[in-house]
Amino acid sequence: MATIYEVSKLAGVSLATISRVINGTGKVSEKTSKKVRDAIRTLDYRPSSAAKSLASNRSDSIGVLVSEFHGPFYGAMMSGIESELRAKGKHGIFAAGHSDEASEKEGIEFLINRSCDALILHVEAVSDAYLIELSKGRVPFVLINRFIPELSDICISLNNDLGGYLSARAMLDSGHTHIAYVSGPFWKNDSSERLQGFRRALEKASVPFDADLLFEGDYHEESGREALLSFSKTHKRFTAVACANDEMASGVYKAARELGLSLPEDLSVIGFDHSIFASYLYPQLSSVNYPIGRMGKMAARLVLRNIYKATIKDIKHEFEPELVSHGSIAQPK
Amino acid sequence: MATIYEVSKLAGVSLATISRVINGTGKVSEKTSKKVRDAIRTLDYRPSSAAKSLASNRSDSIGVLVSEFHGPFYGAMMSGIESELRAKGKHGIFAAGHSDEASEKEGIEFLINRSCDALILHVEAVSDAYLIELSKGRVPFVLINRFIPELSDICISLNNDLGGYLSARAMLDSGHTHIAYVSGPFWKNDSSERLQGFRRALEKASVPFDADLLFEGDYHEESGREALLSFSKTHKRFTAVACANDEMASGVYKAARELGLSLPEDLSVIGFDHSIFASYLYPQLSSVNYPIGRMGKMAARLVLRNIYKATIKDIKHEFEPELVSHGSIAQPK
DNA sequence: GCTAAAAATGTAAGCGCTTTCATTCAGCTA
DNA sequence: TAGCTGAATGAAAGCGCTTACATTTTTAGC
Repeated sequence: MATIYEVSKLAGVSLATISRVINGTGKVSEKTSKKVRDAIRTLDYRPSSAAKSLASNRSDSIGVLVSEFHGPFYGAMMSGIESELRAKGKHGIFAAGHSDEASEKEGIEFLINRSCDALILHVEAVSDAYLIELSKGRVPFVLINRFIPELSDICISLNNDLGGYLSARAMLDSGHTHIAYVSGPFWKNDSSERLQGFRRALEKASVPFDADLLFEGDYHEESGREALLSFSKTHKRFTAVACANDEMASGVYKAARELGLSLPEDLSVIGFDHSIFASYLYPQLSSVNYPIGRMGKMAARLVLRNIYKATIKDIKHEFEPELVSHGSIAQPK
Repeated sequence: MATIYEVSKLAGVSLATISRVINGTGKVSEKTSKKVRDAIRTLDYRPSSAAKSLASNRSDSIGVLVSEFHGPFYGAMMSGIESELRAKGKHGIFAAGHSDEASEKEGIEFLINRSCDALILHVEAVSDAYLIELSKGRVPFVLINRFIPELSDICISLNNDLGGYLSARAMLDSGHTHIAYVSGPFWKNDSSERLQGFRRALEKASVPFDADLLFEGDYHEESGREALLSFSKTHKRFTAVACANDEMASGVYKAARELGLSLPEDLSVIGFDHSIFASYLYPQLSSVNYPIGRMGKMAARLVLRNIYKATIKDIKHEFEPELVSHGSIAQPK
């Protein structure tokens, strides 16, 4: 492997000049620059990133902690982050936190030890206090899908309240007044905010909220199924179910079929996230769009601006969800 | 940030000894070792990975090229790779190749420049010749989901032929003799192997194969839809459709509904991959299981063994798909 | 207690860059 | 022509580790 010394010798210039040409720092005459580029090409020279990191104290790597690698949600997020970073010659180091406190902390620790220049964190289990403490540390980071007032300028979040509101509105607009709600875990911020927005819409429409028609799921499919079965057992009237994510909505579909309900005639359903598979369901699931891909890109851009001083315009911290209508909502009978 | 010098001073031992304690190389008395560990804790010392890489000529990072970040398939693969690597203190640098030759090459180039110790490649568009040439280069790699005879010991592949065979068998066993096939792009190896296995099963059962009932899709949902519409236009009899992946099977579902066919009574369908969303479809999709998560783990282990000399038993190069039956196959009418 | 071998520890030379500061050089001005 | 200026380039000191080799200490055998 050729080193910078060999390039220096072949091009007949000093190390400093080679470095300047490669990194575009400082002034180099066109003539010299060409000699250097030629030498680099001749030797197929590739700078050692380790040496570069050591000398410059930057690794050009950004640690990214997601909850899971699989699933449409994180895939879109990672994809957005990667494309944005790579365009600027940086790269992501991805790790999974599994929505578990110990595991998330370990993931963060791992990434810090990898000497990342910055982190992009999608964490659910660690406390606000922990993150505030972390923000005082050596490694800067950005939070995605989370809002902490004290750290507002490093947060990229979704207006979940609005999302919950939209999902209720969609049902109300179709004439439903008996709407069950399948929530995510109450302890998760996004969950509780969505629920809150949902209730706000009902209140505003003077439609009562029935606590028996609220179920705390875990964002997985099976809990959606359990939710519907549980609602059904109450023998209360409900013509629609709003779910805090698409997977649980899929579970609702399953239970509905078990109960012999036909969709959407007997039951209208709405999801949340607008994941790719929402379209695989039949009838296609109406959902509240979560622009996670764009948010991932934005998180990356925030890092590029804050850490690498890239000139990035339009940084946006809060994103708005939108209703996406498909065939899963009908008028109530 | 504390450096190894400070640890050395505090513990009262030489640099070499610190290094030995940290890396478990060479012998260190328990007494000394404790002093060192205490000093490390006191100073919250974290070795600089850049310095370590520079000095040792290893980066502990493995480049991973996938086609896309999203989608259940790559998610499971990356997940398997990451967990395996992280357990050994290594990490993956993931990049997307988008199934496009230029983009795949650029991704490989990017990862090599990132000074990865090795690569795990899921590439579809680059030629065997290119990979054989690459294997002579400086950076070792492992291929996943691909088999090249000349590189057999660095390939982790699926027996796609068997998969195609199983999918045909499932239909034949249910009594179908008029089976349409939705293939992936013919130029992709996995595609053509699956098709070949499929035809082999038919031949063996003396069931004729009708070229009009073969459609070359692109592995995306919409092409599955197009396929069924196209079969339908031929007015040939077919009671079952086998698809080269689950997404196209989902497209077949959609088209079937457009055509007023009820599933699975009027049409039996089988997919391939057994992606997570196969269960979201209704009726749940029978599929041929692709153990991509396990294969990802195996690729990582192969790297750990070959590059880092980890002692890993049971390296397995070829995986076998299995039939997973759900409600999407019925007897022909 | 003496010696040889084994175990433990230390010394110091890199690894391949970046970056500060110094130096050179060409072009002008007076 | 001497002196000045700013642009272009070079010299060299790190950055924080690993590791081959040298040295010291311990252990064991007699």
